[in-house]
Amino acid sequence: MNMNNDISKENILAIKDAIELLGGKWKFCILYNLQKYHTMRFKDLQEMSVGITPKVLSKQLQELEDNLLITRTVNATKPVTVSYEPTKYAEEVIPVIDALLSFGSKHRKKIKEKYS
Amino acid sequence: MNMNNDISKENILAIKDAIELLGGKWKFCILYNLQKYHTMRFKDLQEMSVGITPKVLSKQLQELEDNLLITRTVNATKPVTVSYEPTKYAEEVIPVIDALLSFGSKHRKKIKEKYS
DNA sequence: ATAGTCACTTTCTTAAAGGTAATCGATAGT
DNA sequence: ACTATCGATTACCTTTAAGAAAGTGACTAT
Repeated sequence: MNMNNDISKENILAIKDAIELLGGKWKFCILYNLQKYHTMRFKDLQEMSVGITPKVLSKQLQELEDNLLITRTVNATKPVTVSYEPTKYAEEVIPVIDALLSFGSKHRKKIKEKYS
Repeated sequence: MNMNNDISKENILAIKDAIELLGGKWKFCILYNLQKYHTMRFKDLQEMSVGITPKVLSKQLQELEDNLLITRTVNATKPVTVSYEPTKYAEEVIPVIDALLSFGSKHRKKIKEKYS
């Protein structure tokens, strides 16, 4: 069983990179919501991501911004609000979200069958 | 910003389930290799997944088996070997792997640009 | 008898992710 | 003055994932 070809190694690295960036408990949910509603304030995201705390949400958003997937905009509203939206580049993750969503739905059914 | 529709909530749960099952440092690599070579022994997988320890590999494989994504077969060889292969059902994760691989490759380039 | 292979398992330790709760600073309303 | 909102930040703590190192048991080869 040889893996002495660079393509395979590169592929593994690409998968690892992607999952390092997008993995974890919240990133996909945040991106899913941002793709769905396009613009969301901090508060909105907090309410949508049931169970997330401001500290964790803040960290996730910073990481997504660092990776060029979302933009952060401070609005001149009465109490200052901050808007987040997906970048053009974030469109590249839509296929991943879709595939994950599709598999996740099928898997929920599959596991239900297993225990019935 | 309302999320008072069940479809959205279901979708979020589906994504969460999928990432809970497939997330982590190794599962996608293991599945990628199994899809590529179809049958692999424990030793092969350990060599392919550079850096993994037997304990961790063993745990990942058990979880994948519990989730009906791979099968485990003990072979009657001189020193006993064990073969793992993806189930028919595991074909459902191929689109996720492909999407992740595609995004990961693009992202590696993107981040290279950012720091150059 | 000794050493090696394979597929694990066990124990211990560390690092990272995530959660709780309180607080901050700016602003506005009562 | 007091309270509330928004978007955080801080300190602290718990949980989980992962890694290191060694050992086990069945077997084979020398």
